[in-house]
This record gives sequence, structure tokens and C-alpha cells, in this order.
Amino acid sequence: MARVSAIAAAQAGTERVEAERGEPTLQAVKSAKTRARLIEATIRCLVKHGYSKTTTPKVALEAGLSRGAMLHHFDSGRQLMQATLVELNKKRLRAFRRAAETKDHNVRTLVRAYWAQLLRPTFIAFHELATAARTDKELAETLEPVRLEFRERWHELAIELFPEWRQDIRRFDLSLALCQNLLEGMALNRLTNGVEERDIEAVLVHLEQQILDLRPT
Amino acid sequence: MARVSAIAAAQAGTERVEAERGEPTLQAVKSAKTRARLIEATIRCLVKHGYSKTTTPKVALEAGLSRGAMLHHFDSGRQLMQATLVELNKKRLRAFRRAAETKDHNVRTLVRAYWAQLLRPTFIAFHELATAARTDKELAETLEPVRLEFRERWHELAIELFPEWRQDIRRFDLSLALCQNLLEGMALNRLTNGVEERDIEAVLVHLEQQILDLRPT
DNA sequence: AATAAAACCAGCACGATTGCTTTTTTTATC
DNA sequence: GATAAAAAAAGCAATCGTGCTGGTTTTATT
Repeated sequence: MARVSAIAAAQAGTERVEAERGEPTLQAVKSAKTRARLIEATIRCLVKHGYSKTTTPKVALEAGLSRGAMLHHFDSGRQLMQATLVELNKKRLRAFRRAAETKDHNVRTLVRAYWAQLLRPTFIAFHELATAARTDKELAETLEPVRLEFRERWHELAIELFPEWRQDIRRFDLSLALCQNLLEGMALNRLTNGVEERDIEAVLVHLEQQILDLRPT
Repeated sequence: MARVSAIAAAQAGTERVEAERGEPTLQAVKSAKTRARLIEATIRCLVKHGYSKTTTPKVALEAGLSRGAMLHHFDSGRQLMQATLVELNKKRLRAFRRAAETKDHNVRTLVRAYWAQLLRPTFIAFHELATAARTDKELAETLEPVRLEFRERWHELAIELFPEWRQDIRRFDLSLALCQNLLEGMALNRLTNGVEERDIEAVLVHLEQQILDLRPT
């Protein structure tokens, strides 16, 4: 019984077998590695071909696996997509945590760190899935808790780094919304030449100043 | 000879037959209407099903036409997409022109007008195609001039409405970049619950103030 | 009214993708 | 080392989208 339920597969990981036995089996480790390889291959395909042309044969090829083996780990292509979406979220959150561990966190470095994240494949793949989720009910159901967790963790982290902002939560929320929507919008437009390269730096500088101005004294 | 070259079909319209004869033929009018119907159907499909599931049979059904008739007007599904992309651009520009014709143009009304545009199907369909264009060379080639024209016209219009901004083009460009990327980013995130509804109004108000502050005295 | 052209429709064949089943190979535990 | 289970591979049938071809109706012009 290798097949896993939709939800379990989506939330993936190695918990499955660990729950049954005390220590993780060697096979379980291998299985987890293969699943990870498939998810990584999916991400690469999403970036390279886009959602509409990311097919199961292409992913299997990219992962260096047979299609049969692939369907052994994920019952359907859709499950693979859902698991990928969850993994992409983990990646983004990990990146934030890493950025936060840097000694000097000022507004500028964090804005730049976020911007740098938006230029990486992780965000591109995430955007492909988010766009698809708009018209795909099952993907949307997976995306919803993902977005929630992302927002929560991001807020937590930000307020941890800048506790003085606790005084004025409304301005804090505004700052985060400004930062997220402006940078993500610019990142997306950039992907198809929708924004002039020379404008980017000016926008970043302006945003940094905006957030500083919003911060309580 | 009903088939049209890729470029001609993409730039579409009724010019084709008008160029051959003095006045537009009745058939040409009918043909143009049918093409328009197909393009409208494509837009609806893009909104309803997303790019990846927008197929030629679905479009034909939506347009109330046979697939054969459809391929009589557009050689391939891709040509239809390209023509749709061009038409979407026209729609967006028309909407701007309409907004500009309103008597009182202040910063606030224009920001709101743009925001209103981003909630309409036109923008959703445009985004679907823009996302697809990232990994589709032919779509990208169609999108490039479209983006260029949009930016140019938008700049022209804005500077026409607020000539005092001519004094400081750098701030003017910054304002436009801020407005476009922030609003579009928020509109896209909104499509998949990526932004809290209650934050939207605050962001809009803040953006309006930002642009006012950037305006030369 | 006749004829030609354009608009439209129905059906075909090919290729690709999908999910599943069956077989082989690898791995773990007795 | 034997055996059972998991992982991986190979093959199958069904479906779907695409582009095209042949034939029919409508429209325009003489």
C-alpha cells in the first residue's frame, strides 16, 4: 500500500512511515528522496514550460524517472501539483527565515531580500500554480491554507524583527501590503517586459523610504 | 482566399477588405463581426477556464459556432490567441481614454479608474495570456509591441491630463511605475485570496497620497 | 436569375496525455 | 539465503485537442 491520500500526499514529507514505526525506514527515506526529486522536477518544468505545458511525461523525464514510478508516488498529476504547491510555500518561508537570521535587519535589507526572492524560480513556479488555481477548484483548495500560512508566518517574522511596530498594527499591515503587492506586481510584470529595468531601482528606493516613514517613532 | 497572414490576423479588424475595395463589403462586415464574436468567446473562456483549459472546441461552443467556421477565420488556435491579445490591449486603452474624458481628472479618480479596470474580465484574460507568453515564444512576440503601445499611450494620456508633471519626468515615471505595479500586484493577489479585502482600501488611499506628494508644486 | 466567392459545417486522422495494469528489479527483514 | 514488500519500469486502452479536407449554405455581383 504505497498510495497515499490526496491530503497526506499534498502535505507530504516522511511523516507517513514514521507514524507507523518508531524510526524512519531506509525505504521511507528513499521514497521521500524520490518524491522530492519529482517535486523539484515539477518546479523546473513549471519555470521552463509553464503550467499549461507541464505534463506528466515531461516531469518524469526531467526527474530521470519512468512515468510508472512517478505514478507510484503520486496517484495523479494533480496530486503532484498540489504537493509541489505546498513545497514551494515551504521554500519561500525557509528563505524568509534565512534572511531574518542575518545579523542586521533594517528595512532596506529586508525589502531587498524579498525582492531577491521574487526573482528566483521558486516564485515563478508559485505564480504559475497560483494563476492556475484561479480556475482549478482543487488547486485552489490547496492554495488557500498555503496563502494563509504564508501571511501568518510573514507577519510573525516581521513583527519579531521590528517589535516597535506593535504600537500601530494598522500601519504595520499597510506596510506589509504595500511591500508585498508592489514588489510582486513588479516581479510579475518584469517576467514579460512589462516594466522598464531602469524604473525598478527607483521603485525599490521609494518603497524603502515609504516603510520607514510609516514606522512608529 | 479567406485565410489571413498571422500578422494581419493578429492586428485584425476590417482593414483587410477595405484596402481592396473602396467601401467595406457587407461580407467583410459579417466576417469582422464573426471574428469579434470568436475573440469575445476566447476572452470569456480565458476568464472561466484559464489559459491551460481554453481549447478550440470550447471557444467555438462559447461563440455558438462550429469549429470548422472558426478555423476559417483563424488558421490556428494560436492565431486566435494572438488576435485576442491585441484586442484586449485595445480594450484596455479604450477604457483609459473613456476615463480620461471624464471632466474632473484628479489623481484620486484616475487611480480609482485604473483599479476598477483591474477588476474587470479584460485584465484577467490579459493576465492569463501574459503569463502564458512567458514560456510561449510566439505569444511573447505578440505581447512585446502590445506592452510597448500600452505604456506609451498611458504615458501620453497621463502627461496630457497633468502637464505640470513635465517638469520632473523622473518623478512622473516613478509615479506611474508605483501605480501600475502596486495596483496590478494587488489585483492579481486578490484573484486567489492573496490579499485581505480590508487592506485594499488602505493601500489605495495611501497610493493616492503618494502620487500627490510626488507631484511638482 | 446565374455564378462565383465567401461563410459555415461535419467528419477524419494524427499525436499527445492520462490513468491504470502488469511485470521486473531492488530492498528489508526473518 | 529466502521471502515479502516496496520501488521502478513497461505497456495498454481511452480520451482529447489539433489541423485539415470535403461538402453545404449563404451572400454578393453581373
